[in-house]
Amino acid sequence: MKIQKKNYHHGNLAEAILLRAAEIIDERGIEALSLRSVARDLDVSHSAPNRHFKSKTDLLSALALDGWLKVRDATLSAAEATGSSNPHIRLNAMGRGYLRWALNNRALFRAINHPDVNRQASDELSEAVDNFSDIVQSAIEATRRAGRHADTPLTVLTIFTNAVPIGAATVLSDPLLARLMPADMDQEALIAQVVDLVVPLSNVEAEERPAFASSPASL
Amino acid sequence: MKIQKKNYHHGNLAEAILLRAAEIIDERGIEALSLRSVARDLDVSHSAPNRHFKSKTDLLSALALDGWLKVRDATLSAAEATGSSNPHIRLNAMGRGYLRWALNNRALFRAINHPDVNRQASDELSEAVDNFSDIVQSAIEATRRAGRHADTPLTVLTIFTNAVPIGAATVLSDPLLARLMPADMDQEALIAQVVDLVVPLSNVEAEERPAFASSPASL
DNA sequence: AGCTTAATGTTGTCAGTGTCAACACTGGAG
DNA sequence: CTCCAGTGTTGACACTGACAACATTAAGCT
Repeated sequence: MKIQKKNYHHGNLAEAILLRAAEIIDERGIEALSLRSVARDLDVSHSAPNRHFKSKTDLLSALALDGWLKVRDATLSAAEATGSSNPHIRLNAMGRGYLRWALNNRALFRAINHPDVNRQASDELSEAVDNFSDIVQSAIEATRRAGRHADTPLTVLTIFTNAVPIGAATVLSDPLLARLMPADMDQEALIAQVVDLVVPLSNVEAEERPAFASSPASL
Repeated sequence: MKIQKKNYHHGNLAEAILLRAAEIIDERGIEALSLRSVARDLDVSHSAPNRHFKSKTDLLSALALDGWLKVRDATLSAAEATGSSNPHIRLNAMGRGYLRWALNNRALFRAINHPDVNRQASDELSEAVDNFSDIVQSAIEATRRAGRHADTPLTVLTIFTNAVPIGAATVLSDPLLARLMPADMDQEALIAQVVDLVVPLSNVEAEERPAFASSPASL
């Protein structure tokens, strides 16, 4: 119970701003986010946030950077969690990991897909995207070498493979776009089956397959 | 040549606002769009737009409605242009039509995918989405009856099929997300091959297949 | 200890924006 | 011709992003 009100220094304002911003985006959308309202929520003067984020775009960029780092971790650890070296199993798990992460972290997913942020991306942000891209790209190439759509140009396969989780997360997290599909199913089962259409596991030896269904949703 | 400046009545302001708004979104993004700047561009008082769009969200909703109607037309006419009744050929053409439309009408594509607009969608907007959805949905079901992923639940197949064009358009139209993929190819070839992965035509009799490559980009 | 300095928070201000209300002009229906 | 609904204007208000000048704190240096 924090009784004293006047800590002149907040202590961890930048972090608090990012957290509160993500909450607001979740609850009321990016348009409803204002630096001043965040400042009010945190009992801090109206321009305190400027010390940490020199503009509103800068705050959104920071959220996006955070998002890219976290989605990379979620994707990578999903691959590791399979304990397999089979490219199909690993890429399939990465797809599920991405989708699960996006649906459980909608504000950050919005941030990393916000066109107005991406339009003027900083070098730091671009590097984070490249980093994530490299990981996914090599996983895609590995499945291709192992025979997945081996006759399809790599560029095409890359777009296709990236498009499904991004598009599915977009549709599933948007109340209006949700009208594009029939009544819902269990989210985890949905994720699994959609990803299976992109990275089929039907060719993988049965005993090699991990028991995905029983794995808990990670963050 | 319009010399006299003072038409008190603009004549077609609502239309002009929509057009200019789309231009601004294309050039500088949705965040850079302001009712007042549009008014200035059209040599009209700062609150003239309010007569036609009672809020900024209302303007974006109108753009979105326009977008949904146009993407429906683009998709439908792409299907018709095949002159075929083969479900795979038709759905494949619809996917290409959607993707082509999205890449050629980026402002409207942004509008129909803008989460903050979709969050508070009007009934009119919802109806337009339902209308589009019905068309796509029945096309998807037709391919399923014809054997495409017949063992996959319809919900899963629907999400998958919608996700690819939406995700691909998102990635291809965003300069930062473009880092997710290798150097570019010809856009039309890219569209065709990506869609082919979702709705394969390999099973379709050769003489049935339309000569997609020679069809001009519509709109 | 005391001093210095960078980091962080505050206050005040400015231009730009969305939105509303009150008013003005216009063209068309009756 | 008259009236009036539609459309555009003017003025105002609250809110926002952004900046500059100032205040407070923490942390290091001697």
